[in-house]
Amino acid sequence: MDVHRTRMRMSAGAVRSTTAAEPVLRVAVPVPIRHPFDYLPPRARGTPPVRPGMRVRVPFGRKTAIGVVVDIACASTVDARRLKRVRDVIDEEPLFDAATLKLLAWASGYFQHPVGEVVVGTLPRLLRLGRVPKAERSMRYAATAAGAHAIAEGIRGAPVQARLLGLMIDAGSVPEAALVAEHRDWRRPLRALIEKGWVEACPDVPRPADRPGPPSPGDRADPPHSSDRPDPPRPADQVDPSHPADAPHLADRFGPLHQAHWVDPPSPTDQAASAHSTDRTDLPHPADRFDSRDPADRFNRPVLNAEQARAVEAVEAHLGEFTPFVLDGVTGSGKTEVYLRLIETVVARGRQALVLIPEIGLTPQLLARFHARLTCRVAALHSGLSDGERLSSWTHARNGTVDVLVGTRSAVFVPLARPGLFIVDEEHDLSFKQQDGFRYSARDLAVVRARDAGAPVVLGSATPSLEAIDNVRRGRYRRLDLPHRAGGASPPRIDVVDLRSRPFDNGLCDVLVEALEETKARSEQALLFINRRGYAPVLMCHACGWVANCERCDARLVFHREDERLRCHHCAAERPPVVECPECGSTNVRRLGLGTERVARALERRIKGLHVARMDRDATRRRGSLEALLDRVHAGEVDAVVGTQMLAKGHHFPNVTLVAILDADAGLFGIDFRATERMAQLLLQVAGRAGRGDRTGRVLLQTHNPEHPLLRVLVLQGYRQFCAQALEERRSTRLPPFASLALVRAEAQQREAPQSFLSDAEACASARPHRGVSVLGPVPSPMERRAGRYRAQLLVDATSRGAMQRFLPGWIADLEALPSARKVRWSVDVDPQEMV
DNA sequence: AGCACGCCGACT
DNA sequence: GTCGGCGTGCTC
Repeated sequence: MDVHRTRMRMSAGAVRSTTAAEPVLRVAVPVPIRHPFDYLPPRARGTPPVRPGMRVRVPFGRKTAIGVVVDIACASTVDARRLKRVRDVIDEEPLFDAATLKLLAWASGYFQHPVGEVVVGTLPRLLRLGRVPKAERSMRYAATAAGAHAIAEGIRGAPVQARLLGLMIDAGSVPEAALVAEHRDWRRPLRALIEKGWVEACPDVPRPADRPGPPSPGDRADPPHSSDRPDPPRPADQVDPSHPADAPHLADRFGPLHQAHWVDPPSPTDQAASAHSTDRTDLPHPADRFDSRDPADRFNRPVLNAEQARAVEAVEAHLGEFTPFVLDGVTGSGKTEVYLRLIETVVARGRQALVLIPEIGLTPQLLARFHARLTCRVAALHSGLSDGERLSSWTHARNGTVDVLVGTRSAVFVPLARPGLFIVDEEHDLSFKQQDGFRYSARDLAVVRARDAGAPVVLGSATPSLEAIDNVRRGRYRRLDLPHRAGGASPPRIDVVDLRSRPFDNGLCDVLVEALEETKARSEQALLFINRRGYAPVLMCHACGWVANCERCDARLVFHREDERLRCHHCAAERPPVVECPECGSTNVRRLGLGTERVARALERRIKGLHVARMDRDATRRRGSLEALLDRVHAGEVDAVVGTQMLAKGHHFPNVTLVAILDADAGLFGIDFRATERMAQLLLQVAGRAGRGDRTGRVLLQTHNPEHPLLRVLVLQGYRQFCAQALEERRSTRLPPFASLALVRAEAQQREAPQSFLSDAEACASARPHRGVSVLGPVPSPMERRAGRYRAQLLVDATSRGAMQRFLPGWIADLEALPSARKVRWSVDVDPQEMV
């Protein structure tokens, strides 16, 4: 009691002693609370003022926390006596520029996730822990005459040194980022090379901007409009630059944002460049002086075909303004080359490109291609990096010491010093939507970011999402077509094989077996796709019908033959296989259904001498095993690959001419309304692996439902027609993109808790009716029990995103106050991609 | 989330 | 008498 009173007195004293003008810092603290916390500025002792985007250490509860200043206000709604003071300021310059802060605030509001977790949670770990990024000065390295001499003589006993030196001789000079890509542990061999005098370093200098271009972050005054009834943020895939609601909205959440931006110390070339030069060739990059050869012939740039050239031109015509493009290019049509050309142009104009790629093991290959083709500085950001590497890429992107950032979804939050182009490769891919915690869509955020930066955004895919196609139809996005495969290869022939009353064994029908034999005879390769790993998905007693179920999930245990285990694919459960039925004691326990293991095995037995490889999560779990497998396929040591989804993900198999979809029915009758769209995309992505190079491919599609209307449209008329039809269906059933959905999920140990919480939530929704918003449920999740927890969900259906965004904030505030909310773990998923 | 407070049961 | 269970409330 005494302590309390003392503290009150001290606080009151503090208030009296401060001037009325003392500002209030709004700080995002990494806790699951949906608002920033107000603090007084630190005891100023000649320190520069705190600006938005800086990290601060603050007393928080009984501990101290690291947060980010998101706004500075002149007053607080919190009682002045309760305001604490910022302990210290970590950054001398803001970590985040205004544009990135605005993006984070928008994302927090749109996806209904607490600000602190969004703003702090998306930082690299070392920055979250308070590390101050050193001014990264990137270097380039070039071989000296002695180095060239040494490599001519041959370097023995130091293969990595020889490789790095070779790289420098080939490219003239090489940035650090390229060395990282070449060899993980590059510093030591490089130091050795420098000590021997074979290599020398020169500082890398940012390419100067040569034209005004789009406004850089922080240049704009926010907010551009004000209204008494603020429009809610709108989704990326419906962004309309002309719509007032698409203007920035930070003020609605945090009040006006102060300007915050940084610039690199201007290099001497900067002024000269902006004064008189628009052409990159009369503006040598400082590092180019290191190059011994002419830049034009240094890199092997393939000749663009007419469509590629048209696509490049179309985007280039809109550099410096927000224009969304859908690059609709069939597999093998050379989308990557289009990206590379655009990146070259943007970088030559002194701007940066952000390239988002799906989360797959393909990053190294793609990066290698970027490094091989681009002379500029490329950094990567993906799950395979160490904390230090992440920090380094982040800092380089922020400081502008790299020109290109290639990364998976979280890279969409990395600040860029000079953004000029955004690319989302394989735009349809699910991995752009985070499926837990902060459930954002990196693809949609890339569009929002491009809009704010005044830059084009290119969404590339062989199978664009229905959302993207609908936006093209509405005239919001421009479509760029690459309908032809590069090199003139013809598209594969698709044959639907009616499985009904046809010889069929372990997933292989007679037609397929014949086709496989022919393929092998021609020394070509085949891919067989089945979307289930393991040997058999069901273990059943033939005597009594008992089935091996997981004890903690509503799921079957899958038999894995390779290591003789039963596994649950939804939790960590695992046990030895059942020999004797626990119900009736019969030993007649059968393995039913097909998985990759079983198909691979059956294939080896059926066709003598066929070399079969398996490509699924089990076969590629170990680090490097995917690469090893791909090497074997490329070396021709494998005749057929049996695999899951993984097969569909952009691997290049030039010698594959036959692709088989073993069970096309699996995707036809899913519970999720997106199931058929997914199936179509998967099917075309897998089919796209067939017939590269000069050989035509063949796709065999095994089904028991050859008459299925959507399957027929897809096969006979193609993906576009399929999408047109699917969109019509979505329109008539009022599903996205003709409606906006959000899903509230809840789970608990007790069966009733999620249901009763969601019933209360439903009651809250009825108590605050909103036009165009209805709430459906609660219903148990498709798999009610998972990992020992019961799950249920509630669907919010709104006629528009605006309606959804007007409804959610108030309703979610109500839910937080519900007593029943404390008994469950719950989360909101705006624009859910999977209803599970 | 993390942490403290507080109010009930089984122990040295 | 006290150690510890987890329900409730709060963090500027």
